[in-house]
Amino acid sequence: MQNKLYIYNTLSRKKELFEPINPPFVGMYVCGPTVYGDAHLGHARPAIAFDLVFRYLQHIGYKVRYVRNITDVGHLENDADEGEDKIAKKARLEQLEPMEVVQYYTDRFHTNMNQLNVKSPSIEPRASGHIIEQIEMAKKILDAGYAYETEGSVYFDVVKYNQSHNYGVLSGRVFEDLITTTRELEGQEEKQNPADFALWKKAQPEHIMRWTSPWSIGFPGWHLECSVMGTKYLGEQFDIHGGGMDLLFPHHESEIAQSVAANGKQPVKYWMHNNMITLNGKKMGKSLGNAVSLEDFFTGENKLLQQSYSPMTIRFFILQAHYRSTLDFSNEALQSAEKGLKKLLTAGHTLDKVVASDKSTSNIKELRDKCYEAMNDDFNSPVLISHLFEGVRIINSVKDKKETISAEDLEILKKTFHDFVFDILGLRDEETKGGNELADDLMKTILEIRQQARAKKDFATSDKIRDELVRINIIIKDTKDGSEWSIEE
RNA sequence: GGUACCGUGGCCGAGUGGUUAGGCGGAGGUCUGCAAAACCUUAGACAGCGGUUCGAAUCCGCUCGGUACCUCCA
Repeated sequence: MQNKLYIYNTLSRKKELFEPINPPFVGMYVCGPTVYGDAHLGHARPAIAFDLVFRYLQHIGYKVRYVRNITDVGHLENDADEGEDKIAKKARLEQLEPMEVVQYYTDRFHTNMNQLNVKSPSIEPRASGHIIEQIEMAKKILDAGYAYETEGSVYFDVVKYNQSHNYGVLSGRVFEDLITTTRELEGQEEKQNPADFALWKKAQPEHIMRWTSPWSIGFPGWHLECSVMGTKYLGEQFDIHGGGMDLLFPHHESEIAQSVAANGKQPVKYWMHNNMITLNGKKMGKSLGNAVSLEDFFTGENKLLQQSYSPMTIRFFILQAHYRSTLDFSNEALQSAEKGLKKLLTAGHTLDKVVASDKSTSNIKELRDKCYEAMNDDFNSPVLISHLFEGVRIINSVKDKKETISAEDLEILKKTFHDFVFDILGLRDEETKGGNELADDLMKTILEIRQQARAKKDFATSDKIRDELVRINIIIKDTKDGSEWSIEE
């Protein structure tokens, strides 16, 4: 690869040169959604952030296997009195089979992802499809002596592990604090230490989702699925593991401990964490009750929203911030993203009509290089976008004949624009184009009539045509080279 | 309390020891029958207080404010 890509590695808290374990292949695992409710804006962040990573790695020539799981089993809900499976609870409330709920929300998640133009991962494994492997891994950890069984449940022995390894490498947690700073919580008495975590949990009678294991009828512990599915599809050691910053501890820390205990190897070379989307400065989360679903954004049906926002507006809004920064949502911010996106995409169309000259007044090759530099610097999409807006300025200036561009540079600019706007940022044009020949022909005739009226200074007629067209969402723009039309939402 | 981190102009957001981020909005202008679009110019910032330095928004310390995690939610 001629591109020197630097990735911020949470493990070292530094930007590191990206060198895959087995080039040109790259293995990437990202924690996917728990499918017990509709996806909200908070879900869009990691999906889009790692879609960008996936797209860029492919663009610069890597063969990427991207695994993003669907979590559909066995986890407890914090507001439940007794430990109760999130999905099981939802199922009981709606009188549905748990897997019916899973299917429903998985489908809706996929629909949202398609709307956001998020590429499907290479493999999208479900936790419920890997119960056997999770039992196997728990056995391995037991055999290695890093876990113990109590009352049909299996717990990871964090204290034992930390004697020879560092439980806290990733999160920077101080081990002594972990085992001393504890709270009184229910269901802790089975554990030897409060910091220990479950590998297998015996099911209570009210649990609907349950599987047979050597220890009890129950369900796998919280962190095991990711360790298992990452290992199964990407190997004991793979390149990139991603997820939200909120998963750093204890989830990812525990994943490392499980993999090291079972396989004796550090599982991941580069850990990447995206930051949160905030609403009035607070993390947006379902459990916090301030989540706005993606569906709501697309339809505008939410008290917090002044209007609807298209999927591409949401995508552009997210890409305008660096993935490791918090991003504060507001109507004003989304509206400015909407306008900025339109400006960018319009320039893309203008580019097709631009005419080349003998030489260029702007340095197009430098612009292209800057775009790569931005992406190579830990996927800095906001800086990339600022360079693309420089491209927009050039395109419009050339169109207005205030600047010129050579034929060679024009090709470079077109390729750069196409590569970065569509392939890498994954934006797409949502505007309903005229498209069909009938509309084109009709508009051509109408515009000719209007032009004749204007030539005769019959502005009453020309304005009437324009105003009437506005009513059916057709916008006329008069330029020096004639009139243009487009269909707006 | 512990861990990680943040505080940038009206809004959203890059940057990070010396030089323009960018978008939206504002002001002025060019173009135009008008409108729109486009282009040009422009105003406005680095929470506060100290320190290091020839020079700090950028490094260090303190103060204030904020966020995430520390939960059998993954």
